[in-house]
Amino acid sequence: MSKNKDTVVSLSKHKIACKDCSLFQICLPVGINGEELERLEQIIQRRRPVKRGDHLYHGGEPFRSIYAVRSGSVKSYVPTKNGNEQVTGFHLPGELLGLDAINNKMHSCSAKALETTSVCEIPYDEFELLSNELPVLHRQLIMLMSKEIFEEETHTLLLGKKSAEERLAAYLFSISSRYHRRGFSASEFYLSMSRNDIGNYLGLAVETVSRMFTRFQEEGLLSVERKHIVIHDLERLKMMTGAVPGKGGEQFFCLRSS
Amino acid sequence: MSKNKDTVVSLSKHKIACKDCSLFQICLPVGINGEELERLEQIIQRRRPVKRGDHLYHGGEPFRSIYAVRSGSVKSYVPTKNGNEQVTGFHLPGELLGLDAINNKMHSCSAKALETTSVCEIPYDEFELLSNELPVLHRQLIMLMSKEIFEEETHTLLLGKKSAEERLAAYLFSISSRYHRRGFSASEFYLSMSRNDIGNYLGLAVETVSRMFTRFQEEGLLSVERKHIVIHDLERLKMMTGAVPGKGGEQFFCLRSS
DNA sequence: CGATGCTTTGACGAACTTCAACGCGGGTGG
DNA sequence: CCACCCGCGTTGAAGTTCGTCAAAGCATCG
Repeated sequence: MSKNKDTVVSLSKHKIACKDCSLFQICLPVGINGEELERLEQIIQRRRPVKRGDHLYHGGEPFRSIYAVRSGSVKSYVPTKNGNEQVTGFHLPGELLGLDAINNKMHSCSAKALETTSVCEIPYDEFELLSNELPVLHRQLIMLMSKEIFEEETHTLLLGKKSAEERLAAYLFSISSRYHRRGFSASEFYLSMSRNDIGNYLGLAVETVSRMFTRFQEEGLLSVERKHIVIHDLERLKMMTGAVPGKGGEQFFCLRSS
Repeated sequence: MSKNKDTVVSLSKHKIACKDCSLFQICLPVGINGEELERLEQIIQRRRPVKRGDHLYHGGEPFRSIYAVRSGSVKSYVPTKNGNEQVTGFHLPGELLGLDAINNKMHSCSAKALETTSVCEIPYDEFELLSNELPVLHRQLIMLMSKEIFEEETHTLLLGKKSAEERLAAYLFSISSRYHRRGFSASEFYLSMSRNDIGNYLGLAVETVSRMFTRFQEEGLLSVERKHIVIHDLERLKMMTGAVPGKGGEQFFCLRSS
């Protein structure tokens, strides 16, 4: 059992190399020279790890920095009137957060660490100043934001679809793809968020999520032991995702895997 | 009856002044001088109006331009495996589309005019070239993309909420706010999209949308005559939106109205 | 004028939520 | 070190909402 536990812990503590980080394209853009690189690296702050439950920022706070997850995971959410919260996204290693606040100059949601998490912080004012001299920085940020919009749109597709089965399948496939893209296992990972958070994010009751996990396991699709997930049939999982054309490109347009 | 029809037509044919257009901040950024402005205006193409049902672009096509709606309205959607489509968004006068394609260099969804619509087209390559000399252009685009991410996130909130009533209320309130922001009436407008499209976008059956409209009308919340909507109690509509904190700022953080 | 597509309405059934209870594991304090 | 407690996850039964099916009303267009 303790062996199993060790595995789980190591999976949850993914460290990410700079070259696999979303920020890499900003940190080390093609064509940047040594001196410029040095200046850019000076403004990026590598903050010490935050503990589970700590916040990176709260909704309503003034926007100062963009963050990139280096290891661990973060949940974005907004509080709702009745005292609950609505989860708007999860951020895995190599992913950015805070992009929705640039326009308002204020954070519209809160960001909370789901486990011990380390992040890079880019003070936006300094980034802007530097970008005046290095337009390539802006260009890279625009690319990353475009990808973000694309992925939000994909999530819209997910929620627009009706069945609970499709939603959970799409969710797991998304997590799997995102880990895979960063060089981690696509078939075995550790869900740092609670069933409650998953249900909230997918627009489903906790119990429904739980029942779906049970059913998926009964069908041999995957093994689940608390937060530890092993996907046995990734292809079938992708199929169950349903309406969304897959990554394989068998559809003549629209790759939507994330 | 024909008088009523005229009203409807005039509502659907909103013309938008450049200063109220989302693109205004790109077209006429603060601090740009006369010569620079002239160069920018040269690359922006004002295409002649497209007819109802015409496409601006199809999913899978190479990305060339960003578009801004000047008048009319546009629907974004992706085809699904079973031959249906999933609506991913509606674009009203003054709003941008195509931003999700910058990263992939390929359109991930199709865009179809819901009525006679005129758009501005900004060829992206030329925009990029010009931005090297005028960083303010990039900065403005980043702002607009940030807003887009924020709004997509808001839609996520909408779909995460369960009840059909809340969804349709939030949808109508969104449309109302967006018209209002552009200087049109917040309480009276014309829905250019079909009930089918609305249901698809909200993850509801057509019949459910129809029943909700009927119920809203019975409750005196609004009047609906086919596509023509008059909101009688905007405040109550906002309340029915439920979980999403309103624009009024009664909540200590998070303005989410769009 | 008929044809067609969009919208509305009703009846029914399925899927999901809600309510309630129980099991499990991790953390805390004795 | 153990027992207890509390949060989280699972399971079952009942209730509700919403989707599906079917049919009819109503605008638009040829």
